Amino acid sequence: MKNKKTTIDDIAMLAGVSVRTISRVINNSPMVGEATRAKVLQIIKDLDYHPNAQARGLAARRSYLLGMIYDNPDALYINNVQRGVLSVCRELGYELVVHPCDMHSDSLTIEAVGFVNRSKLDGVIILPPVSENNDLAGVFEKAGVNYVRLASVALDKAENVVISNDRSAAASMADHLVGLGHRRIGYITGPLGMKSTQERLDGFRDALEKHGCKPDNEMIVTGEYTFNSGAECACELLKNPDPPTAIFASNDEMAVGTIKAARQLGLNVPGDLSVCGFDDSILASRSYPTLTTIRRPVKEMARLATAKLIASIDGREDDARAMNIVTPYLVPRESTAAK
Amino acid sequence: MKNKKTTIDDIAMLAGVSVRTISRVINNSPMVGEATRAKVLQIIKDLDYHPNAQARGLAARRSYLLGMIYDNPDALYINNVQRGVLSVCRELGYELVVHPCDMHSDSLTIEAVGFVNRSKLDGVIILPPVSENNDLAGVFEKAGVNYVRLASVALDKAENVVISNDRSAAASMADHLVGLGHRRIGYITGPLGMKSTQERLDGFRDALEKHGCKPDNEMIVTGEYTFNSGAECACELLKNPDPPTAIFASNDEMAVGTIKAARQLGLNVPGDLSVCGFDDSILASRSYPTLTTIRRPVKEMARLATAKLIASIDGREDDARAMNIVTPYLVPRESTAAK
DNA sequence: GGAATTTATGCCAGCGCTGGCATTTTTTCT
DNA sequence: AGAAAAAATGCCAGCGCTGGCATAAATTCC
Repeated sequence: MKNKKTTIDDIAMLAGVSVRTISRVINNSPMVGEATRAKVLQIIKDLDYHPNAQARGLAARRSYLLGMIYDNPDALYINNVQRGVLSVCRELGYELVVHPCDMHSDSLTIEAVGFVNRSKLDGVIILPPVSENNDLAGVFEKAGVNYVRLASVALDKAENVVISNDRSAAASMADHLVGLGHRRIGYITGPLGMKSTQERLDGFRDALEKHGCKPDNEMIVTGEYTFNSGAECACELLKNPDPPTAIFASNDEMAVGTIKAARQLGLNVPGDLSVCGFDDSILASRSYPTLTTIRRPVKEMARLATAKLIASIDGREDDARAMNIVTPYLVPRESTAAK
Repeated sequence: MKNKKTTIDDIAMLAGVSVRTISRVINNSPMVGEATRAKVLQIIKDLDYHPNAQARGLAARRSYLLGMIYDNPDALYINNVQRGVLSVCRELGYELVVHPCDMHSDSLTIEAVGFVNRSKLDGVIILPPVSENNDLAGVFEKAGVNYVRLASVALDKAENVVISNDRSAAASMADHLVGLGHRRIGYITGPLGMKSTQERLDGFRDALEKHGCKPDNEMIVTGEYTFNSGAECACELLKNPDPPTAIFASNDEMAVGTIKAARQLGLNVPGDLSVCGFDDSILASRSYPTLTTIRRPVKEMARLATAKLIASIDGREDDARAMNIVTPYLVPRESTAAK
């Protein structure tokens, strides 16, 4: 059924030049006469010819394939990253292979390297929290695999990372709450192992201290970045004999959980309790009341990371090593109010 | 930096057999002695050898790459499909290349076929609403490209489709509302061009008629599957001199918008107004009140589609042509109550 | 026990393209 | 105008693997 595909030979035949010249045209080599180039391009267009990526890759050791490695329950985040990555891929002629993995698997590094080798990827983008695994980065480094990591904080090899400054973002949220008159502020962390958890918490604590609020350990509880954990932690905070007047949940899911808990305890948000989140996920704008939160320019980070990765593939070391830090910003909505 | 990769020749050398035999082992050919096979496998394992996918593809005209084509604003849906597809890919040794596109572009079909040819994909999965484009399917058909479509209703070439029976699901929701005593029910559709819009509406209407409720055109308004359009349409319905006691929004986003509108009009949900949605997205379980909705087994559909696609790649026509219909089901929550 | 099978393995060409170097053509310079 | 330099093009090998067919080894049969 499949009619024979047109190959580079067909084009060469028709153009009356050698295959090598066609190859040069395809790869934008400057060593081709203008007339020849124009003629060849026209024929390529007429025949709707597409170079065989596999053959090209085999010969040139390039696949024009990028990989994205992640293990993240947060579909929204992944999807935003994916969109950012794809937008750059599209511009630069790459395709994207997505590869979820189990970050707690013993064979993670083996599996990941196998993935890259097998598929002959030109490079990979690693999303948090997998990106925090320095072993993986080390293995890639050793194997000569191009990679870029997305993270919430400086990591081992800073050149290969696009960083979101979660710390200062969390601090600005603390400023916001203090500015509204809150002094007793509850905080719900993410899982303790994750960098983002630590960064956000540190930012929050530092800011509070700066404002002269002594941090009270009873006001800091450990959640899991999930809706239910948010609700449970909020209950715990609100049961305190001296309950908080505001709760900063370190992601939106937990913030929405907090609102639910507050409602069940008969508290009005933001009247009796201010609540805020982190991420500006779709939940933030859909919840009732809408959520004051922190927006991370995820898509932009993804674009930066992809550009960086391709720079490193192309051997443009300066671009590849440039420092990339983005700072998330506060999005005020209805869930926070003056005390 | 990159140490030379181990190739099939290295393995052959070490095993003391020919390259062809190694190839047979890799491809699970039965034509290999047990002892030889074991020995070769051991060596492959020891050296952590991965066959070069490009070379393999070039020689065998297979890439073990699947594509996913979509143009859908609903990130959650896509992500669920993606997970389902990936789970099967993982089992069967395929990788997934994701490819968003602009379904309204004039060059959609050209672009899509170019994508498949260029990357030498073994097959593609097409998501709605792109899947509803019969031209695209036709072009793939003609080009001999393996493809499977996900859809809400029977399409032209039924063999290549995994169908979600949205019609009967919408009908069951209508049953639910009528069962709760509602007789005057508002309905918010999706964009008129989409199949899912029509199917859900038809299912709703048929069910109402079955129950002897004459459908009133004033109670059916056209939304856009977005939060804001949901809120606006709900306002319109509720401004009616004889307002509905329940509103069925044909997706969750619009349902949440409806709840917001109701709240702004001082109506209690579900006390004064029952509201329900369709999709069971994350919003449904996080909204206040939580949303009665329809759950589509999206991941399962994706798995079916992927299995079907691979069957067709492998030439297992029976499996490839099997009928695949899944029926979504009602998930009752807090937003609907007896009239 | 030797022929006929069956099972296991090897050899060669070629998949479609690019890299390195050789060669030809054009341009520039004195 | 002729030599030197620059630009454009061509040739060949080879990237790592598999398909088809030939060959060798093991098994079965009468």
